[in-house]
Amino acid sequence: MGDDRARLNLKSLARHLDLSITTVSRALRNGPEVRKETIERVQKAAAELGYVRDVGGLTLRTGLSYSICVLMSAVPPDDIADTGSVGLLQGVHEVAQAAGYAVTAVPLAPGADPIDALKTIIDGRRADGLIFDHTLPMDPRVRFLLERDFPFVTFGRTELFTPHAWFDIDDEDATYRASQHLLASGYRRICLINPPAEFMFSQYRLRGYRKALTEAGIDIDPRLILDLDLTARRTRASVKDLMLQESPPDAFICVNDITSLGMMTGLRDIGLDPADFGFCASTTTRLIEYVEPTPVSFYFPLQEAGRRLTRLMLRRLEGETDITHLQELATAEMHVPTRR
Amino acid sequence: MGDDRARLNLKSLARHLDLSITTVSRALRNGPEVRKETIERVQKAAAELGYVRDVGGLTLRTGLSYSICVLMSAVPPDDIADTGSVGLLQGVHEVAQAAGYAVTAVPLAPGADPIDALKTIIDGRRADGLIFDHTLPMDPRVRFLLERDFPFVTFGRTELFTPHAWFDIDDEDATYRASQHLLASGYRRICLINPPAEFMFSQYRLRGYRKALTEAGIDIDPRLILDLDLTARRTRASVKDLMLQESPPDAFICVNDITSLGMMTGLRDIGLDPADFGFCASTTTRLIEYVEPTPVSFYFPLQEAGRRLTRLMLRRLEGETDITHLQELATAEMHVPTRR
DNA sequence: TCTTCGATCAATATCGATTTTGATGAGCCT
DNA sequence: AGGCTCATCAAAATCGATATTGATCGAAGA
Repeated sequence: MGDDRARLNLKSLARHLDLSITTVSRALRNGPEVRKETIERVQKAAAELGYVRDVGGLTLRTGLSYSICVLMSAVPPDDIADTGSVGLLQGVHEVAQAAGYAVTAVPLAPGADPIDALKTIIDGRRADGLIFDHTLPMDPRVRFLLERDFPFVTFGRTELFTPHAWFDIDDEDATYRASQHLLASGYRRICLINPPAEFMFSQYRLRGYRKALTEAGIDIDPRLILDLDLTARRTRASVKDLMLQESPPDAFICVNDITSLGMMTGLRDIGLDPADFGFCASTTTRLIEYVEPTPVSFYFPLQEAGRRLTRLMLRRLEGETDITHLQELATAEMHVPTRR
Repeated sequence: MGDDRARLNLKSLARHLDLSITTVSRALRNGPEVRKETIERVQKAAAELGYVRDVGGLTLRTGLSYSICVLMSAVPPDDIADTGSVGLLQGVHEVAQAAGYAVTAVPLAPGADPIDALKTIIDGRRADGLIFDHTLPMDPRVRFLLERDFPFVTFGRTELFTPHAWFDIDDEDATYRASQHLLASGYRRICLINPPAEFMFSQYRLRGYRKALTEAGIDIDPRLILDLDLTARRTRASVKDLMLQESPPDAFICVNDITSLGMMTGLRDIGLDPADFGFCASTTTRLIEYVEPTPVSFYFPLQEAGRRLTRLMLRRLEGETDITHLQELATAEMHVPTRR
């Protein structure tokens, strides 16, 4: 192709088309002031020549970067804490791409201040909107963004008074159904393996568990509620510990794929067979389909979560002002493994 | 803090400090024309007021965005193909951050043209450098970037004549040692579960396997070499298939954590016990420590790969011109599971 | 005393896209 | 012919950071 020495920008594109910069700029954005045929001609030429608009220029002028940023939670080194985050990212990408937005992911270093990361993104004008997970009841990130009036959607709810956009999986429902399922199978000492108590979804999970047990007339034993970080290693150690104490559990409800693995390995470490225990897990990947025994799982794929989060984000960016329309709760699907 | 109505930019920062824009701009970059005390004063004020430089303005003027972009390979929906990519991202972030670079991750949609993605990033000036994996012998992305003279580091080698920066794990060595280990344990029909044959690392893995078998005087049976996509589902099905044919394998060498799971589940599907087979795997996470039986693994953490890739990238961006200094091969560490 | 140097200044240009302003011509209606 | 709309124009301003130029001013050196 004609590879001129000069960079391909609006100016050279306009010259090439024998149109004014104004018209080309408008035509590329389907401006109503431009004739349909001209729009077509301009867009065709732009595609053929491979014109890509310079984000620098665009951002500087408009303050928009046409990109959505996903904050990725930190992973402890040398342990597994996460699977499928790329799935989430891809779900985001899928929807964002179609709307002309690029996707950016910023990993957070463990222990780093998330607000600093937000500042860099917002003040540096690196993104038009933010998506992040693991919300806290009084999430400082949410507060900060509300104060700055910067568009965001959280994966998870908060307890803040000011409403904001969120998408969430109904964890209360999942642990409620999981508990009921285990109770119906005759288990009475059900261990809830939960994320750190400060996370919102930890509290919802506890609520569903309590509700089911209370309805069944069973006392809650606080020793059976483990608030752990979301790593396999920690879960493994804690489960081992728990099993060696008095009146150990006979069933487990795990918060995700990875803690499920950790729990099972913890049991095996002390000579116990996971198959002898009741076992339910919330999952966002199909990982547990590949381990033995396969638990009853409550599945909501991260990729779909990414899509939903992004649809909400796009509506927010397009100016939806009624925030309550940007809140969405999804129910996990129950998967019962087929006996082999 | 003093939240003026005006945005905090160089101009307002300069006014606040009673210095000229020129001096502030230089001071922020430790320019040699500025007194040490002034530099300190400027940087202190910038930190206090939370000044973040606008990427738009910077990019527009200098062409630099101070960000490094990682291309993330596509994940097939509703299957597991990947763990630990966030680890890689975090390794990249860790090193990049310290050098003042932001990190961006762009997921590729399955089936999308990667060159389009590259164009958007390069022509849109969205990043200063690119990192990506799963190289092909004549990788079109590498060719494209070489032609454009855009900085990049690949995770994996190529067979292109023009040298380029890469980091790679020595897969040939890993499969060679794995094969030797299995042979020494008496296994004779070793199945190599490989990624698609077009990937460079597939070829290296095959080479190590061939070498060990040939040295042991064992004929290569092409039916024992499976070139599969990197998903658990596909591996599971293919292993099942293979086991039902004549003279099935007695041992497996898996390309990663996920195909290991798929393989084991495939065996279980038809009533076989994975523990009865020889089993080695290359891994980039500790996932397989949590499954039974735990294979002998050849481990190189993705997070460390991310760090190394980024160090090479930074040296490239700082102007290292001798590309052969930007090529690095790492050896995976052998982990033998402790018997329980 | 004259020169040089170091640290700073103000003013201006530049990067690319968008936006505004006011103008121009062509075609249409009355 | 006069008025109007539509599609387009050229020119200039703007966003924020950097780079360049030539000037200033005090202190140090010859």
